[in-house]
Amino acid sequence: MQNGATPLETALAIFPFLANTTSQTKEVFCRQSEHLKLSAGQFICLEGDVCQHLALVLSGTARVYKMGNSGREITLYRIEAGESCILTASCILSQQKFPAFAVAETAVEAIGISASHLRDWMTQDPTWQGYIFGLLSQRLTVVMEVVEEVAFHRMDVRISTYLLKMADSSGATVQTTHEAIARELGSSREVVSRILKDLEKRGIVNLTRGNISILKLNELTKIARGSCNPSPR
Amino acid sequence: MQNGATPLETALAIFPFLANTTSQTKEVFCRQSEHLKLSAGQFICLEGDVCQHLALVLSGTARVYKMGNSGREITLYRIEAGESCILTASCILSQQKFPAFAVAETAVEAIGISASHLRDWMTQDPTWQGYIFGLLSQRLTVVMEVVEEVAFHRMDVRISTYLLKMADSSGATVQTTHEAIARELGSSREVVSRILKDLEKRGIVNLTRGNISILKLNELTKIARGSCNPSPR
DNA sequence: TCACCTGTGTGATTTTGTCACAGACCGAAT
DNA sequence: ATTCGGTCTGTGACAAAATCACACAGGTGA
Repeated sequence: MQNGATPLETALAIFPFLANTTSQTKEVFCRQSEHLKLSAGQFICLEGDVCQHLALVLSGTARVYKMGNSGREITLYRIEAGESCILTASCILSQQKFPAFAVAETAVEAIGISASHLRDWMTQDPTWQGYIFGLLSQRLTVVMEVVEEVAFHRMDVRISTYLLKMADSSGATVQTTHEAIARELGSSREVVSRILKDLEKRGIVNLTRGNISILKLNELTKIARGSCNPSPR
Repeated sequence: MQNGATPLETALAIFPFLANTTSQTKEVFCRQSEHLKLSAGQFICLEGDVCQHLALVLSGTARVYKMGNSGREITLYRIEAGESCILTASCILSQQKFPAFAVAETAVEAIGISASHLRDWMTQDPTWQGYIFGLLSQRLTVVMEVVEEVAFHRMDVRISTYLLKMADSSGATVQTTHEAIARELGSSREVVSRILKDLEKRGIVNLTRGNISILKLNELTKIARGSCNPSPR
């Protein structure tokens, strides 16, 4: 990560917007921010937390999700390098409690800035405002898409879509468990297993422990497009 | 609405934050904004729209919802007097297309400001930034709650919750159709009808055409709290 | 009075979620 | 190599919801 570079240089490389902040902001940023290291599985925020710090992610990814009281989970979005947990920012600035869970999915390096600095910068520095605003509105759009998915799309469609999304980054094979997919999509392991099994019977995928390989990409794409609905009315 | 007051006075009464804007912003606001009147049922934005105006709602309410390709709908949130369609703002500022539908539910009076003015104010006026940011983060929280509802709560629980929410504003009777409740919650009319019928059989509500009256408020509250889940694990 | 539209009721079928197990795979310890 | 404990997967039975296909009731206007 930082191969001899100063903290500011590292941060600038990953958060280009910082370059446009006032020199005063930059100076405070250098002196006052702390470097955080989290290992995979560590929680960043719990539902109901009162946030005191904003984390700017330098490397690794975090997952933000909701949990139902049966223990089922659904992923809302991920925070990647260069982004930050705007939900935290939102909480800090509007004094709400954190409405979800945020957990480090891989090891995460981040810069932590205090709530009070964030508040200062947000009222004084248009560059910061722009950055936070952009992230916030992005998230709103993404979460609205999640609503649409959950409310209107069938599980087989959603699983197919998910598989395709995962596959294009790593060839035609997806390394994950049924359980993990269920947590991703807000369903239960059994349902995912059943649907995958059905896809396997149809020769579309091949299942082994912790591994799903896609055999017929075009078939899967068809299902992901919503096999059934020939659009009514 | 405006009983002899100037446009600015009217706006100030409903959008107190405007008082803190710079006098320059205020002046431009007066000269350049237009007064919009929409009747119930008119669309404010369609999914995919490129927004050119931001509407600040003076009176009435608008509904923002997603629609599935089977025609089913789910309400994401409402815009009341004093609020504005931040989703529009979000689109304007990050150049995205509008990701949902917004429709006037009652007659709506609003102030329309152009995309370019909004952009100016958002980069220059911290008061505007604060206002928009607050709304945006509120919406994110609300939409995340919708995800939780849809993904984890049973229909009877959600319908009960909805009835209670509607009832406390208008006594113990809710004037609405099963169809409307379905659109609200992202379900279908039949499902709502069946569940309401069941509630009626249990003596909890009384159903007549376009009208639901609550007979046993405490029972309904119990169901809304999630009758079933005695919280496992 | 009748046609018509909106709102409700209900059965049959499919999809999803839940519960309850069984069995399969895999690394670590004996 | 065998056993053990953990994780992962498969499956049957049942409950909850969505979808499809109707029937019918209540009110409005011609």
